Amino acid sequence: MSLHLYDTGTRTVRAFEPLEEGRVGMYVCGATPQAAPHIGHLRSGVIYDLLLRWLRRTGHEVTFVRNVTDVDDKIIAVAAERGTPWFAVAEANQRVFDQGYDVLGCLPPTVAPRATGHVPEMIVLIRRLIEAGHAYAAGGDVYFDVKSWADRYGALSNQRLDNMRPAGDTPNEDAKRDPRDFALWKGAKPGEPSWETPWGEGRPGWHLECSAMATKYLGPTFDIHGGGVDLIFPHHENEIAQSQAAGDGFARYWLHNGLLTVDGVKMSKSIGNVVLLTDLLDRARPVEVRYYLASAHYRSLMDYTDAALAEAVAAYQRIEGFVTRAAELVDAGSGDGDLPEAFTTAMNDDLGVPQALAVVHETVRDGNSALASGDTDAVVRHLAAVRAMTGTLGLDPLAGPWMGERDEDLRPVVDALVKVALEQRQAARSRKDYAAADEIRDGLAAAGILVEDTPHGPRWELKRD
RNA sequence: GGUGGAGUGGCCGAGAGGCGAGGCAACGGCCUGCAAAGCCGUGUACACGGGUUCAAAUCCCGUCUCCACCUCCA
Repeated sequence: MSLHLYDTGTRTVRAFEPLEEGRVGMYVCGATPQAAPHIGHLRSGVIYDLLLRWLRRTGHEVTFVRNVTDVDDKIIAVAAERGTPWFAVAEANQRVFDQGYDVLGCLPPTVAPRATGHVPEMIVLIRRLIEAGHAYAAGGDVYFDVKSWADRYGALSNQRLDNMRPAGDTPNEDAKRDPRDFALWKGAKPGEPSWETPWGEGRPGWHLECSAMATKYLGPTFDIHGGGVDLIFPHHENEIAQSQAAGDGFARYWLHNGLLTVDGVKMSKSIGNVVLLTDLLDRARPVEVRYYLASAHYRSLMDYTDAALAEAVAAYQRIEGFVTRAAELVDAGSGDGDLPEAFTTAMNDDLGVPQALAVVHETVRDGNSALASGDTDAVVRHLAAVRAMTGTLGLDPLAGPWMGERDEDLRPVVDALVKVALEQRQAARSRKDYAAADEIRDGLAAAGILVEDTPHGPRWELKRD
């Protein structure tokens, strides 16, 4: 089976066929850096990273665009509150977003365009919309005329214009022709950042930047557009309206990830239930956090609890334990071997990472059995498969980003010291002086070194808290 | 009011007409001098009430509960 993806636009799982064979253009709504990212933002980051990696692994050349909406009402409000420039707020938070993505092993986007760097492109798009009769300037703002697009507006979110609440998005509601019209461009208010346009000084509306930037980097029609389910309306609906009313084809597949809740409720500052990456890193290593965030299907709602994270940690360590023991015994290989068919099938089925992880665990079990029975060939085979699969998911215990966590520098030194102690213990064991042998093991344990006996002799590893 | 989604064993979490995903925990066994790790085994799971069917967690009707969106959102 080839890759199939659930497309919100058609509300079906569709075979994924890129516009151009072997090439994929993918746009994902990234940060509005008004605050530090919470783990929901990072789940989103991991999800699209999994898709990116899978597309590349299956032979696609992917142009991955993840935008930064670096000016908006809240950024301006936060800046005013703190007495700092708006761009300082955006810049500082954006750095934390990038660090978060990086810590969790997310590959960098091909380009991370900023809204404020694309005002000329937005002006062009507004002009096209006005000329096409789908936008109008009023009261210093420029609005999209939803009634001029009534038969198609609402298609993505499956809503009819008549059923939409007539709520507004600007303080100048009186200027609009229809309360459901949304701002493409917001007229400047005193003290706010602004750019000059043919319609006066102002700044972008929320949705315009994504339309302008997606088509700039990916072309008028491109393959995938992703984001959280909470963006379906109004954000993505409005992006489609703007772009298609201007004559662009826009995104061909719409992907939406489920939200991550805490105690069953969406995170929000007003409820005070925001969980940050640092909270998770107190309890788990980055790779374990990544495993946790990847372990539920991307479209599922996921409810964070400390217990669920702890289970993910144990599950990951099971995989890591096999890989570590196996790599001590046989050549660890390159890590880019063939993938089991069941794994590929799972991934192709709308990115079935949970089933793919089930295949990983089944392979680990077989690998552990091979380790116990001393079937070295089978160990090599299973290790290669596990590394190929985990590598595809960005979770290979032996891959670059996670190796630093293993204190490799000190390892040879400790190894030499522990070896001396273990030789003494083996000597004690061979003369059946178990009291002495256990005393050595207890001593090492007190120093944080766990000893275990295997068919191939004793081995050790550092105790984790 | 409108539009989506969810309710699965002690817990997390897949699946979507028939053969019990996987993990965590627990219990029993094997291995071990003892342990650790691992392996094997152990569960009458699908919110509730009806219905369709040879067969329903999966389809249909109804009910309950929860969540999200309906112009701040990933």
